[in-house]
Amino acid sequence: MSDDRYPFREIETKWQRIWEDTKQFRVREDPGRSKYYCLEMFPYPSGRIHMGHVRVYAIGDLLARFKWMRGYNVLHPMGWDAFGLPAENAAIEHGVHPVIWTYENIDYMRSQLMKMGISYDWDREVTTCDPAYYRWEQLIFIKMLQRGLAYRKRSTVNWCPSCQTVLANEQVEDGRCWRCDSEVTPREIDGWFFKITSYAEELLEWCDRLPGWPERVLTMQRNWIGKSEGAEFDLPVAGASGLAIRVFTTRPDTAFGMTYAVLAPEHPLVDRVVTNPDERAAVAQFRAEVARQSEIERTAVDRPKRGLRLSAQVVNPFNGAAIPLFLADYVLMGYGTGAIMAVPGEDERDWEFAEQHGLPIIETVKRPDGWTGKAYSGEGVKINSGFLDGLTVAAAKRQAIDWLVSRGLGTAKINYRLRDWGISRQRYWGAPIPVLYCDACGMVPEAEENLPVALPRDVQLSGKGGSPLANVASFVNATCPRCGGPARRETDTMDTFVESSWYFLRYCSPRYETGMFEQSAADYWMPVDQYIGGIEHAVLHLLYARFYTKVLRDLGLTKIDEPFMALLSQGMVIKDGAKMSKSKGNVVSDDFVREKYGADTGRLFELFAAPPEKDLEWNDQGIEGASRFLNRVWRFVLTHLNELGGGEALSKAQVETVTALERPGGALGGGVSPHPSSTDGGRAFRRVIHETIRRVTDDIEREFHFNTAIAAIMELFNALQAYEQASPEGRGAGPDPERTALLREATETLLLLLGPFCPHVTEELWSRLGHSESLFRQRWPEADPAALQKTEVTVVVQVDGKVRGRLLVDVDAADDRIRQLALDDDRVKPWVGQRRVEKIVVVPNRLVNIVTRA
RNA sequence: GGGGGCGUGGCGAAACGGCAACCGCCGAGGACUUAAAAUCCUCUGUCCGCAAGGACUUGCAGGUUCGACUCCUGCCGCCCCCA
Repeated sequence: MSDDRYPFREIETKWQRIWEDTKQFRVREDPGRSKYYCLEMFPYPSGRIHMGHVRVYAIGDLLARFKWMRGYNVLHPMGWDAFGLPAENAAIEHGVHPVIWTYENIDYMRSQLMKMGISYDWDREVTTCDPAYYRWEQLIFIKMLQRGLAYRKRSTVNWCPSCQTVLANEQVEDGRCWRCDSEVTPREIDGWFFKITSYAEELLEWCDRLPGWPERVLTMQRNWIGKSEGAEFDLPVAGASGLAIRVFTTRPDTAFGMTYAVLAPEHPLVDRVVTNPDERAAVAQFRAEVARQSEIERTAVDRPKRGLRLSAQVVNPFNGAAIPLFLADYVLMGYGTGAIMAVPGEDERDWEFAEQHGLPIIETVKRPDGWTGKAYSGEGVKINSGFLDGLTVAAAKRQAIDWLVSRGLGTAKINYRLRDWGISRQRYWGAPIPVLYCDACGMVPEAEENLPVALPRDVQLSGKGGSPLANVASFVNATCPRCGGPARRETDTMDTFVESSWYFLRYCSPRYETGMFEQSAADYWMPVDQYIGGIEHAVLHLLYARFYTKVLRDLGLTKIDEPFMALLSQGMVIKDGAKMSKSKGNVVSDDFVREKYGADTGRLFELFAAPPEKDLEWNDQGIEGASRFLNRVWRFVLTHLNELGGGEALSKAQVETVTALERPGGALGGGVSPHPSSTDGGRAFRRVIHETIRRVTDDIEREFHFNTAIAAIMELFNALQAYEQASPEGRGAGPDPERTALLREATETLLLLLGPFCPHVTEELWSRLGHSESLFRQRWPEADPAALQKTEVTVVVQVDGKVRGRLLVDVDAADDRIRQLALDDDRVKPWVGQRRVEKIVVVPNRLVNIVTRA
């Protein structure tokens, strides 16, 4: 291990203080300038920043600083997704109050982010567990309630019998509680929902209008919304007048293949269809068995399907046939109407069920030749289907729907897989739902002037016995805002995904006290131009935030339709084969890396090691490489300060002992000045400088290929060192103005390009070169077209596709000339030999391919 | 089962349909050093060859093309999403 690394501690502390003292990254709306809103998904304050987090923030900071240098007014804020279960668990296990635990973590993690030197506008910090924050989402909740966008209903949730609490879907791992490992069971309870299904179509449509999003994420969202078009119609219960079961199907064309029908066990009509006491007992038992299964178990294709045949039959309206009626676990109440017509011939799961229960199978689509499978869901000609025979599947669908509609038996119907968002949590550490229950008035929203409904501090957290707030008498017992009588408060709290559904709006005016956000500020800053975060939020957070934004728009609070114009889904940071996480114990802490190598080095390594969307394997050796590179740059600049115009150059020994705080004098001003090189070596080197500008700019802006941008910067540095060695003064000749100018141009360009990746060390070297103004107040360099001009190019000569030689020719040389030079080339001739030249392909300035035949 | 992605040196990776392996890591040799670390230089896909040079090489098998890591078809393997 090296002990003579550049003094990163001093440098980093120094510049962080200067940036803070000068409020360099504080921003205000400025209608005269183009804005750029750069946002990284804010973290849950779990305790410590590790290298998994660092990756996201390094990407965000790089883009923010780059855009600053490109002249944008950049909003780059940070905050805390501060509500959540871990805080409550810490309280249960260690007796620390969630408030204390959360704020201590926030303080620590904030200090870590500050030591990383990220260009946040810290004046805009937002913490979601602050009543000044969540009061606004309580207000919106009330408005949503008034519009029917928030409602209460009974539904099935994940219940942990040991912890006595509801778990969110993401807190269930393989059917077990993530905390105590007991098996999670479904349970029916009352809870609050947001009507995201009202926005299903709009959310789906806008997926086609978000070109800045990865296709992968859009596909996941489209699948999640799960639009399916089909029909809904009634199956009358035989012999029970007026009683009918409504079914939804995406394949109305297959109705003639219906050989049975299925009700979800939870279906409310079951009790009306089943009247016989013995059968009722069997139903009750069946329901109890099904209730023990998770939804995943119930719908898995490869598991045996449980079913209970009822004595009642239903009638297929298409052909009048009476068919058996079942309860079965594979039909869910939550999808469609909770009842299906079963067509084993064309549906895989129906086929399996029919086989297992000895039910007939009718094929209604002609199978392709050689078909050996079971259920067939492909295209084909209708058979065994009465008036639909001979039609294609698509035509038969339309025909079947027309038939239903014309007889008043059913309708065309669009169904979505998306379900309303259950936001109730029987937990303490969340935003209270601002609703009361009054004996006289019933359910009443809290009066707006009484907001926020603050979370009480005094609470017993045991992890048992349901919602902790229910045991806080001073909270529960309240006054009805309508009649002034006694009322009980709602004790559920909101899902923490509600807070993260609008924090990006709050950042626009974080201290605004008369509303959720100041409209003029949001109008200026929104939408987010670049959002950066992990792929794990592809559906949940990103869908919720889109929905909530649309709700706010419809409430007249904002004009935007979508919150995030562009999304960068960065890959995970992997160590020992698993995602870096506290629970896996494979965390590389930011503190460790920063203290050993410096913040700049940690960031450089993570940006260099892989393209951002790919997973990144943590590698202790790789970071040594990043460290070496920065040290080389440091040493180069300091040993050449004299010539570079920044003052007295330092000897090698001095470089190793110098600290950042003592800066040699003799500073000169001045920026990068183009210099018309007169020598070949000079021209070639200057071309490298400007090629690098072009490559780095392109890689950052267009491709997000930060790893290749860094590779290009490293190449520039290698070229810089080589030029320094090879140019006149390096060879012992006297001072040479061209050399001096080029060395300075190259070094300054290098620092400017590297700045967004490694802000501290570049800022320090920039100032040592004699600049009094921050590197991040400089213009991003532009490639000089004149410098990019080449006069000669190397053209590869192939014979039958194999490289046999190279030609150095003038740029844009005539094809004929290249052809002749290629044929005359001594290295090429033997490969052509006596063979007949069939044709010669010339790609200007690149390649010539001589195609021969024997 | 359906949809999507991926598969390139010992490793991370790079390559508008046009010189496969940029940049970096590891490794080997050398310089400096009493010695080591650090630093610097050289080599580093595989095989044949003293060398010059040649052959082979992007999961496998085909196809399109003057030319394929890149486009198309099928297969194998891994990952993700949906069922």
